[in-house]
Amino acid sequence: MSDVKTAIMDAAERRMQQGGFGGFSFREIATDVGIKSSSVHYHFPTQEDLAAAVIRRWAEYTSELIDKELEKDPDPVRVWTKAFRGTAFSEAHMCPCTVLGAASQDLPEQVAKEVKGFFKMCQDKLVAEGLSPSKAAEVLSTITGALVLANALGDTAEYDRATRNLLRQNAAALADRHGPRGPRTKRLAKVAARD
Amino acid sequence: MSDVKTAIMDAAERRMQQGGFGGFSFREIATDVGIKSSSVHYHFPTQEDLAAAVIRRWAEYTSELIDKELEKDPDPVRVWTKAFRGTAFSEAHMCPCTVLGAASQDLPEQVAKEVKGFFKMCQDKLVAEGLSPSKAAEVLSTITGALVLANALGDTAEYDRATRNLLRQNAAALADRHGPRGPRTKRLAKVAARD
DNA sequence: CAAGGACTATCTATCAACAGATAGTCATAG
DNA sequence: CTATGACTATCTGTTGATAGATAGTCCTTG
Repeated sequence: MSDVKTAIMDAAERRMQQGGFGGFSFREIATDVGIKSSSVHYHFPTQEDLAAAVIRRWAEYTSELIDKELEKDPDPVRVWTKAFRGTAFSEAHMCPCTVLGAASQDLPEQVAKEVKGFFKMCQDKLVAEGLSPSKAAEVLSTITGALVLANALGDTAEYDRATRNLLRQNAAALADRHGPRGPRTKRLAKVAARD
Repeated sequence: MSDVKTAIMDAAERRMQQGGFGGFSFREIATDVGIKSSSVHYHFPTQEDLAAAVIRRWAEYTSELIDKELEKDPDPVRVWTKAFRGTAFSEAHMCPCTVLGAASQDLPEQVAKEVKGFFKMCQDKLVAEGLSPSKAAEVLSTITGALVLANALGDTAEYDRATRNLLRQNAAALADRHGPRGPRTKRLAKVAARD
């Protein structure tokens, strides 16, 4: 991939994180990159193509990051919570898939499909990592909603507040599974594991 | 409030639920209502005014709905989960504050302020109803994220999947508080109440 | 009671800015 | 020589916003 093409996607990603699909124009992207708007059209014929490419790249990057982190820490809940935390504390504060997912009904077909693919990927991975479908949906909803909340309130600390319980419950469940210490914690583990 | 003004806000709300702040134009609203775009400007001078008014109305309506439902069911987690569920299963599927909150950084000042006010109101109410700040943030994040997830996946059932655990844990905690049956459930109640 | 003025709500017409997209041109590198 | 990647120029459509005209309503005042 050429440098310019990458730069275009970087600029589009940044603007999509802030304003969604309608939050960027070819002219703005062109200015960001330092080229003309028609040159953006050369690399990505339509806005739909560009947005879809950005979302797909984000999904791929996320998937790879999670795999990498799972090698260091085997607990999926901790890994996913930390990964989304990285987004919350990044300069742009938001996951573009979340911004677009919230306005999903107004998206061109290809873009909506990619966004759907992102969340499907997240959920499938969580299930493959041992969570029940409903626990996976719960974890994904909580970290996604925490991003929205922190963004709307303009307070990154809200992300940590919202995910504190998730991590604590999970820690309790893990402590039990890996080092049973009686019925008190066993009960908790059962709740968390069942789904 | 005049019928026309209400009709304008209704139309704007519907479109904002689908496409956010950039997802509607004065001309579209005018067509929806059956008037001219300049007449929309008469009632709401700028797009910012209109969007802010819609969000404020949504926040007030939500607050009133919650109060009403709490009279029938004293459990805040159940009430809030059910209220947002109503949105997920409504025709538009989304809460406009969530759509705008996700793209909060691209919003005019007044609109961003109203969106922030909505989430602040939700959190304050949950705390006033007995939840700890972090439990409130967790519940709000989960139901907000569940809306986004269900919307992006185009599957309302995802909302129920994502909130199943929330309700079950809560039920266990409540059963314990209101009818103690030994140390096994007491432990859970403590976890849920603490935060 | 009637005349005058102010207010409300809608209209027509128009503006400048900006959008996405296309056609055709030009330079350069393999 | 040709394929690539960027350019210039331009089209068509839409946008938010404003100005000014018009008609209806309502209150006040003589």
